[in-house]
Amino acid sequence: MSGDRQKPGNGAKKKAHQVVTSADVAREAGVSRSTVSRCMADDERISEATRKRVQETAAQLGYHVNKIASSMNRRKSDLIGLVTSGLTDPFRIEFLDCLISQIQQSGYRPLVIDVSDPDQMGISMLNLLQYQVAGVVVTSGSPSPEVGIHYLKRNVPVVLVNRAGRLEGADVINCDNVHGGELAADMLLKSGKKRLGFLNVRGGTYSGNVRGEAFVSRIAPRLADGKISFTSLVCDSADYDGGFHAGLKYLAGGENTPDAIFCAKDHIALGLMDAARFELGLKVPGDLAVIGFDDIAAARQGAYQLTTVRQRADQLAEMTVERLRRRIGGDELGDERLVLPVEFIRRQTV
Amino acid sequence: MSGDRQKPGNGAKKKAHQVVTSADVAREAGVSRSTVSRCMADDERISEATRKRVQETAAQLGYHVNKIASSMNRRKSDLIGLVTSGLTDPFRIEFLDCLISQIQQSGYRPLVIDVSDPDQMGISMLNLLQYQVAGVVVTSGSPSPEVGIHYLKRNVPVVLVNRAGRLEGADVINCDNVHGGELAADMLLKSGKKRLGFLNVRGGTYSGNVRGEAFVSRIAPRLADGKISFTSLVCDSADYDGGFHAGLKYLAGGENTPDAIFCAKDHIALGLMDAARFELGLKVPGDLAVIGFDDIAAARQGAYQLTTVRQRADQLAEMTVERLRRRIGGDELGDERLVLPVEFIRRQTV
DNA sequence: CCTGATTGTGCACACGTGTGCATTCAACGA
DNA sequence: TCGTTGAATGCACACGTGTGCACAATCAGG
Repeated sequence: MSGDRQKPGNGAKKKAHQVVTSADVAREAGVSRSTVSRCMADDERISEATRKRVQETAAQLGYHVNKIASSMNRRKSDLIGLVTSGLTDPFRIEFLDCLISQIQQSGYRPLVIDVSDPDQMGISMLNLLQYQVAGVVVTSGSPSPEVGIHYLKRNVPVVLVNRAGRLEGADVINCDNVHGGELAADMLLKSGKKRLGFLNVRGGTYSGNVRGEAFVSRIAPRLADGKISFTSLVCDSADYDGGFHAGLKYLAGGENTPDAIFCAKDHIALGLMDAARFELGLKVPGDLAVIGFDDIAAARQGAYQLTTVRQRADQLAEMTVERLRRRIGGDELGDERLVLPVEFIRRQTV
Repeated sequence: MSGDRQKPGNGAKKKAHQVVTSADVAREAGVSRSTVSRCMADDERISEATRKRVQETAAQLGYHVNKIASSMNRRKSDLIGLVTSGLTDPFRIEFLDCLISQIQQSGYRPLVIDVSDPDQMGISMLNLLQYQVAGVVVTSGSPSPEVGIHYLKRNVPVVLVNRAGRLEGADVINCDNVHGGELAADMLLKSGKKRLGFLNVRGGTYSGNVRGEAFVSRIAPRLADGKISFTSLVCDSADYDGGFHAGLKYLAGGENTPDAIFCAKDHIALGLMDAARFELGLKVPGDLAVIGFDDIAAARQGAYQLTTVRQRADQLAEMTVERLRRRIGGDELGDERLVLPVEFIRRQTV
């Protein structure tokens, strides 16, 4: 009997269909439970012979390490919390897709938390702490600063992606919204269009606002000339329908109808285009030039061929995971703001 | 000192920034650790007064139950494994979205496993078992029967969604693919189109094959008359691009070019439509009628207005979670095949 | 005051693992 | 032969929680 504190003699034969544990493997292989543990972790101090033997008996008995017990012992799990809000935004989906792959590839597991109510996100993040997560990625909403101290206290790293958030001790990764807005402005200025607009959701998002502001300040000199005009446009939701209805509203005709619109994100741009083309009979880019942001998959499709500013979801995920891993590994990094370069993609809508 | 096996006197004051545990709350509130545990679980046997007092001190100290330790004790976590393969298929995304919400709403947490390689899914599901998951939902690939016994042995329920799978002890939920195929056939027969086709990915998926077979057997009588013809069409990938390239290939013109195509899923249909309209200059539905399957969000968009067979992702998720909960709760249910009704949605493409 | 029932709380164990430290054993040089 | 060294493995503890059982306290009824 090699069990530590087990009463000898009764063994584990009481319950019929008990789960197989490391003690079972130890007994079967004729070693101690410690050795089994070390074999499963590929500890170098174990001799080649025993390791092989133990791993074989483990496989034969169908033993798998209980990650819960392991996590408890080490006071840290291999779970990484993913705070998001629904799978509706196309770019966020692409990002999550890349992120999940990379997390998994790094030996971690994604634990998804869906926060529909932004006010609720504080407690959601605290709930996450109950699972002893190794790290957290926030892709939606901005956590209140007070939850930061809980994470700091436990050395659980947090990465905010495309957020304004100023959580203490957390990394913040954004794509280069400023440069993206400028690139869009440059393109429209060159296109010869006169009545420019920027379309964003009512109230705005952090990313969208930055893009819009960069856009406006870039065209400001020409505005002063009076050669061109600018209008700030607003839609009710940051998605296809929002763009669609905004199109019906703003493009119905009249003196000041914009002839070029920069959209805060591709998804809005797609709805806008459809309203313009199919409901109002406008030609794109003849009557209306459109620029989006993100370069989601649909933007590449034949139906749209949207000119846009690309931020690469895979690179964003890569930065996120790399950052997370270093912090989990113990690197002491100060709070940093990281910026992912963007790229202008010229297609058919300008 | 109410700690069980702790050496008295040294307390927990050795480490500076230690995490707050139930023992801390107990000491602070002047009760035993058991009482704290019962208070957090809203045990009825605890008096109103102490419960309130304990919960207040817990909140004050920032105590949260350690779910890992809890899971270990109860030998079951509140995690539910989600086996999927990438976030690329629109309908699966909508389904996962609903599923995640519902899982969360039921007090569980989704743990996502991404299986890109179907052959790898067996070990992926065994890995999932390491986390003591309370249940598993499989939305991609079909698990090998041998993993079933591991799950049966542990009483961990499994639900296969829109899969062929015949895992012993698992529920299998499908939408009514047969009726959907028949509805599509009826519509096209009524439309007066003569050269029908069914477009699916090469090799086929389970759902797609069933839809196609139902479609074919429904039109069989009219085929015998010689009034109409049927062609089986194949694309290389089950997505937009696959449909797009299939459109270029099959609709280029000629004697037997189909004038009505039933697609195995909406996403394929969208690509097909774009190829037809924008690359080949065909009118939809004038020159080509298109029917899809799923009714994804994009099918409703102005650019497509796709006629399709709707399966409701929210209902599918509801059935899944309800089934899972009952099994977790201990209901002994036999293996069942459940079928979700579908609905024909008539829009502009027929 | 005594008995039995009811209510509220504490004790002690178990869950399955990782790991510091001690121990065993073989090899080896003196 | 003995002492030393290094490799391989076992022992015992800790992680933080839930819960069966025992026990104390209160109370009603006789």
